[in-house]
Amino acid sequence: MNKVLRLNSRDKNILVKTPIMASLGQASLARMLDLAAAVSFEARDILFREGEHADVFYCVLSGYVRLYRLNKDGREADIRICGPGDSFAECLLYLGPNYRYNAQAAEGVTLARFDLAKVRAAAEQDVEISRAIMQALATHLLTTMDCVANDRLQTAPQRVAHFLLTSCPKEGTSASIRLPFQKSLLAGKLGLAPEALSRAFSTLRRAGVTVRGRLIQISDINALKQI
Amino acid sequence: MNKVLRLNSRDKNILVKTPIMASLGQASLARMLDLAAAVSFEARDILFREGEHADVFYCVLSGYVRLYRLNKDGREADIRICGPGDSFAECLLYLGPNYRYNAQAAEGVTLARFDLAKVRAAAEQDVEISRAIMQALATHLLTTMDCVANDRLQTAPQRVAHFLLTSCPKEGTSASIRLPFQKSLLAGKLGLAPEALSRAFSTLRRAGVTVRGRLIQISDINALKQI
DNA sequence: GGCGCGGATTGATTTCGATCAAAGGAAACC
DNA sequence: GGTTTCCTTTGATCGAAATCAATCCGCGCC
Repeated sequence: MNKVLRLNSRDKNILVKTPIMASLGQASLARMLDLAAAVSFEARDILFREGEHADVFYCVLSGYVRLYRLNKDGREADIRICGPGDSFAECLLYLGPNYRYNAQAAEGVTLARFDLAKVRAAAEQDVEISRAIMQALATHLLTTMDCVANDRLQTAPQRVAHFLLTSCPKEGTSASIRLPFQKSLLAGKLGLAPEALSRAFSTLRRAGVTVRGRLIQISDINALKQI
Repeated sequence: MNKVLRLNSRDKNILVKTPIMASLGQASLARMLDLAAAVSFEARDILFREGEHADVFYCVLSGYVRLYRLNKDGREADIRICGPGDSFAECLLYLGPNYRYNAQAAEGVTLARFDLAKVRAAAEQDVEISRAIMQALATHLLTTMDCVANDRLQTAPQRVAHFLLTSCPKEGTSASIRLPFQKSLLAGKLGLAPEALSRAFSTLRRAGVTVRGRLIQISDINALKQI
């Protein structure tokens, strides 16, 4: 970790728009902002490891964080990729004392850091905060259930198509997307090896998907939906 | 659905011990019990379908409920198997108006049914209820994240071994377990086809696992942990 | 604008689990 | 208790993705 600071006004602006904060009124928002500290990590830094005692949770301001597990051979599997606005480890507000997965900066990141105990106390007194946390938890739960279902039901090209469709504008027949992160990270997010992602992209070429670095052109959105 | 009734005293006793209720004090408990209705379903009955408007959530009193998704070919994948004490669809207390997956009775089940709007109102006024729901959500979230990690990291025999280890007493070197449900349901829960579960069991034979119907003998718990 | 590095792609092979098909066995029903 | 039905197991084959290895190329750096 690099430094711990009070949030600057740019960070505050980002934080205020995150799902966990956006629903808060004036007073609750101020209370939460008061508890937030800005921290930053370099690419590949480990934020915390599975089993460590958990004191804080985070909300991403910029960059991406990888949440992952290890099997006993040391192989890694991503559980979630958190980008700007995503919070993680907030579920520990109401559970056991230890982190349940590893967190690593996938690139340089800035985060808002919250003390679990202090937020717990704030939530006790402030129903709005409590409700915002619940909403975040409920959203994460559904997202994670989606993830299980997708892993179990969809092939690699289907997962990629689904990702592309959720990250391009709804209207129009064509679209172009700039991936917000490395393909290897996307592969992990989709539960694929990088090679499998690459092959999935080339399968999707016949459905009108063109890839050039991080730039992805979709010529026919409806065709993608048929995959 | 068969019938809707006030809970009888046996059902109440079960409900009171479920994770979502166990932490409640006298008053909160009474409030929740007052909102609960007993319902029962026959094996294979559909409780609700993905996309339907959601008015209620459930807590299992007896039997097992399958939460699952369909892909567009009609293939099914289980997301979660809910047994006695498990609640499901409570995440909709704080989210969109529709169910996000299908729910089916895997066998004859009895459930406590809760009106979402009424519980929402009760949670507004009662921090204890609100906290109990949060705990349930947080627990489900972690469980589901575990599920993603296991799917992505573990082979079929490893998943089965893991299941056996979590459902047998911690102490001792040997154990015997009676599966609480059909093997096909276990297969779905572990994200496997029934044939794959069967083969996983026969792989585990060399690790001292003997299967006879629903009865499973584990001769060496430590050997299982090495799988 | 060229150089070099790390991520990305492509190919070959292997492995794991799904699927299809058929036989064996357990449990429910009469 | 016997019969019937559905579940489970076993075998054979297929397919998808992981893995290993080598090349390619985009990107950051100088």
